[in-house]
Amino acid sequence: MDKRFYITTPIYYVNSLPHLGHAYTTIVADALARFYRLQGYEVFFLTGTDEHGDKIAKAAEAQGKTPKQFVDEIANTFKETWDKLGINYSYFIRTTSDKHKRVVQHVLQTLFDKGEFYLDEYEGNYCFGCERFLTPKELDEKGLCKDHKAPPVYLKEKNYFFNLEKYRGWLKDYLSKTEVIYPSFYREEVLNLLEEPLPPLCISRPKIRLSWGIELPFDKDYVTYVWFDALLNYLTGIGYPDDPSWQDYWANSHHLIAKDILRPHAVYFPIMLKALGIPMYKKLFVHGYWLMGSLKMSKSLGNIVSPLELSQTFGVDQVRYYLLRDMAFGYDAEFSLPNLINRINADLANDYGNLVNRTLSFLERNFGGTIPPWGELTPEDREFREKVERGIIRYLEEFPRLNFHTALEELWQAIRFANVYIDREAPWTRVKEGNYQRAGTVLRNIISAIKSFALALYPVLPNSSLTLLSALSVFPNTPSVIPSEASTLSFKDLFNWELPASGTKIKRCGPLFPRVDEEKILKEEQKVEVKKEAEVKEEPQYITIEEFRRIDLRVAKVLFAEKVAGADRLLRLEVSCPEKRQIVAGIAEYYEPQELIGKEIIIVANLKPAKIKGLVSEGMLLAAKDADGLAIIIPEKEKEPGAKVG
RNA sequence: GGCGGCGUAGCUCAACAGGUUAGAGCAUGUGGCUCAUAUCCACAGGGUUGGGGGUUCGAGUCCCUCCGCCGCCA
Repeated sequence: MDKRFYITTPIYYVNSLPHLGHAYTTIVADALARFYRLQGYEVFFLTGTDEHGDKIAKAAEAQGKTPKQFVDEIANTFKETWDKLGINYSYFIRTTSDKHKRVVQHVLQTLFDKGEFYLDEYEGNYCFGCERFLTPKELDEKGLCKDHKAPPVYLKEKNYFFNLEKYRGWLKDYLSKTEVIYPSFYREEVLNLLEEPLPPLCISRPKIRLSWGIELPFDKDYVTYVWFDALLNYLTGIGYPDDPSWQDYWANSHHLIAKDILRPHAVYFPIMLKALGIPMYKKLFVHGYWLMGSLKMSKSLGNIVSPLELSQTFGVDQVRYYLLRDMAFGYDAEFSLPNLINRINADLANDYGNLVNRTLSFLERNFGGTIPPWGELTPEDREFREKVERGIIRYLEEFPRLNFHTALEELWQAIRFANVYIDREAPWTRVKEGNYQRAGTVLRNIISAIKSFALALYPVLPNSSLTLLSALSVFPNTPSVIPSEASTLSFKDLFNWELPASGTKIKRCGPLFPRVDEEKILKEEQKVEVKKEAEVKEEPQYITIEEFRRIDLRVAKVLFAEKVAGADRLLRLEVSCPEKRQIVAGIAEYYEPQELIGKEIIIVANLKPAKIKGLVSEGMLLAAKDADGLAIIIPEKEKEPGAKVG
């Protein structure tokens, strides 16, 4: 039986830069990929970018770029981000690649030939943000799209439709009999949705309106709807339909998504597969959101946490650990810096890092850094081994169920117990008594456990695990993070207490996880937030009625007007409001002094006086300006000079 | 409106199909150790398990109802 594991992330839509949500999904996928590799599986890990659609074409246009330039840039940003986060994917798929286009066209033609599509005229409210027609219920009171707060455009057009309803019964039956969707409450959600008839899926967009997409092979006037295009990436990635090995991977396909794209993955995609005669994928893993102060992360709220920034500040392994440890897979979790720092300091620095450091430095100081031979094992030594093994076994059970938070907690119980064990057995006291054999046995027991911790944690903490394992000289050929690690590292060695072997020379590696100065970081963070708030405040905002009332607007009668010498644009006015004032105004290009005299105008009476060309201006007159010129504002009926405007 | 989820110590979460004084970790307090990244170990305080009612010998766990938060669908 083939041991293969195929894991995918969604292909990320290139209308935004990588954020924490993307990073989480991708890190989970990477951790699973590494986990299965160490279990001896042949793993294919696919990620990539989704690059077609209205939004992309418009975003490119807004930046004065061609769509191609635009998507190339963003796709590269994603790649760079994943490289920096140590994501070891097998293939990065782009929906604009020729390879993918051929697959999409092949699928479209196949389904068209099978008669799955029909042409129909449709009219309705189209939202460019959603890239689809909206039902009346998706509009708010003002007739705007609820998601995008933008007015939809009324369109009438012919399109190709895919009759999903035909397959609803099959899908309902399939999902209720299997456990493809995990956690199961998302399956319930989908089943609930399948109680109602499914509307047909529009799979095309007329080229007249949008050309940034894959052309329908059977109608040159249309391109493919983005979702139909995007979902097929999971097939393209493993070489469908030409490379025969695709089926081996497909039989073991696992798809990670966030809950917002449940419907396309749990309804559209299975039906597309069914219509094509391709077996259902094996698993759909659905996770929740990282909330920022209980709000879903979103660009407009300006609370995006940059995964790159985080990893630069705290370290890649630290961020990976926090994300996997603090979210119960499937549920939403709250992202917080104090929690992140707490995890780093308490779990990584204090429990694990310090355990490693105290053990290795003790070995170096008292045993010259060489692994001593075993003495006789005491019941305490055996108890220690049992607890370590139990923790690892529980970890290995929970991990593939995506219960990373439980898996890590189980393993940490073993790590914490290692600290208890070393305290109880106090090798430093044995050494003082001259009992090196006893001290050495305890030390070896711990070092072997550390080797297992590092190995087990490799999927979560790849960098520090490799550092540690090579310091322990356990896997002397351990090169670097990149692919060949699978050939040297294996979970088979998790329960091997003979590693590292007697006589092995250990190099110290210094603290693996430096403690984080919480106060310092939080202060810096506050500064950034204050800055961000200030920036937000610069955006157009409403003013209050009180703020408006502070402006003293009055009617003023022009008593006298003349040009200001040496200035083409300025007029000097004397006005009564009712006290006499001098106002200098830049209206000489539009008004002759004579035509103003006797007129009533509106002035801002409490504007801070300013000197213009040596003349004091005690106020400002109101005027409206457009391309045709300028017009002063005058009361519609004559009013007393000084009359309040408001 | 329909379906579903959540609400347990200051914080993050446990508690398999109802069963002894509701558990961990973090944070807090006290003591100890000194190999170690001011780390580690021990002990302690802290909860009327959102409110109310019911079933049961026994309920955080089942039922009803109310409150609050959330998701999907309409």
